[in-house]
Amino acid sequence: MKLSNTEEQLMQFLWKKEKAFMKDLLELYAEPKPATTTIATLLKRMIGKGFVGYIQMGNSRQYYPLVKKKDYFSKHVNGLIKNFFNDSASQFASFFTKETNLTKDELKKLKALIDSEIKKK
Amino acid sequence: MKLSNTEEQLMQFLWKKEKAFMKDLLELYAEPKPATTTIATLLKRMIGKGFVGYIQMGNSRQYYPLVKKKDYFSKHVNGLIKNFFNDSASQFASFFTKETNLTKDELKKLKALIDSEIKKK
DNA sequence: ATTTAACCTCTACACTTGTAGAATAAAGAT
DNA sequence: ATCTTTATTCTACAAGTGTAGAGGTTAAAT
Repeated sequence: MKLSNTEEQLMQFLWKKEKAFMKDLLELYAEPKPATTTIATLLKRMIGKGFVGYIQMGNSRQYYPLVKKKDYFSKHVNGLIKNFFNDSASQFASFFTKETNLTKDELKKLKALIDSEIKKK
Repeated sequence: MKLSNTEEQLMQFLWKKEKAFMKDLLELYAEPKPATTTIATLLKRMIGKGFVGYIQMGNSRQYYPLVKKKDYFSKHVNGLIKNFFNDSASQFASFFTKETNLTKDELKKLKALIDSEIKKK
C-alpha cells in the first residue's frame, strides 16, 4: 500500500509532530488551508492504509504515524534506485554527487563521513 | 505534468531503447504481458502529457522520449530531498551514505569521485 | 485478391485521488 | 439548558489511473 501525494504531505506533518490532533495538523498547512473535512478524509484513508494510528481522547483523536519516516523513505529511494539505476546504489551515488549542487564545504563533510563509514567496514 | 506509475515504467523502457516501436516495448514486459491496447493507451496519454514523441513510419510509429531520464530523475530526487530532508541535499547525502549498503570498495570509489568534484569547485 | 498481423483510436469501467459540503456528536462556554 | 466550536462520518463528484475489448486501417504474406 502506498500513500498518495497529499497523503504523503500530511504524513510529513505527522512525522514532524510525532503526535497530533487535527487542529495541530491543520495549522501546519500554508494558506489557503484545506477544509477540515479534507484532512479528516485523508486521515481516515491513511488509517485504512495502515500508515496512521490514533488514540481517542474525549471527542477527538490524537494521531500518530505507524511507519517510521526512515523506513518509508528508504523504500522510496530503493525504488528510485531500482528503476533508474538498474538497482545499483553506487551508480546512484555517483550520479547524485555530480548532479546535485553541493557546495565545496558540503562535499568535504560528505567525504569525511564516507571515510568514517569506510573505517567501520 | 507528471507520469503515473505504469507510465513511468514504460518510460523506463523507452529510455533504455531510445527509440522503439510498440512491439519492442511490449517485448520488454515480463509475463504476463499487458494487452497491446493497454500500452497504446499509455503511450497516447504520455504523448498528451508531453513526455513522448513519435515519427510515423508506414502504419506504425517510432516512439521516443521527449524528456531526458537525467532531468526527470533529478526532479524526482529533488522532490524527495525537499520533502524528507528539509530541502537539504547534504542531509540527504549523509543519510544515504549511512543507510545504503555500499561496500567498502564502492565507498572508496565514491570518495574518489567526491574528491574530484571538490577540485572542480 | 484475400487473409493475417500489427497497431491505432474509441469506448468503457472500476478504482483511486483531491476536495469538500451536510449532518451529527460531543465538549466547552455562557 | 442552550449555543458554539471542533472533530468525525457520510456522501459526492470530477479527474486521473490501470486495464482492455471492439472496430478500423494498412502492410505483409500467401
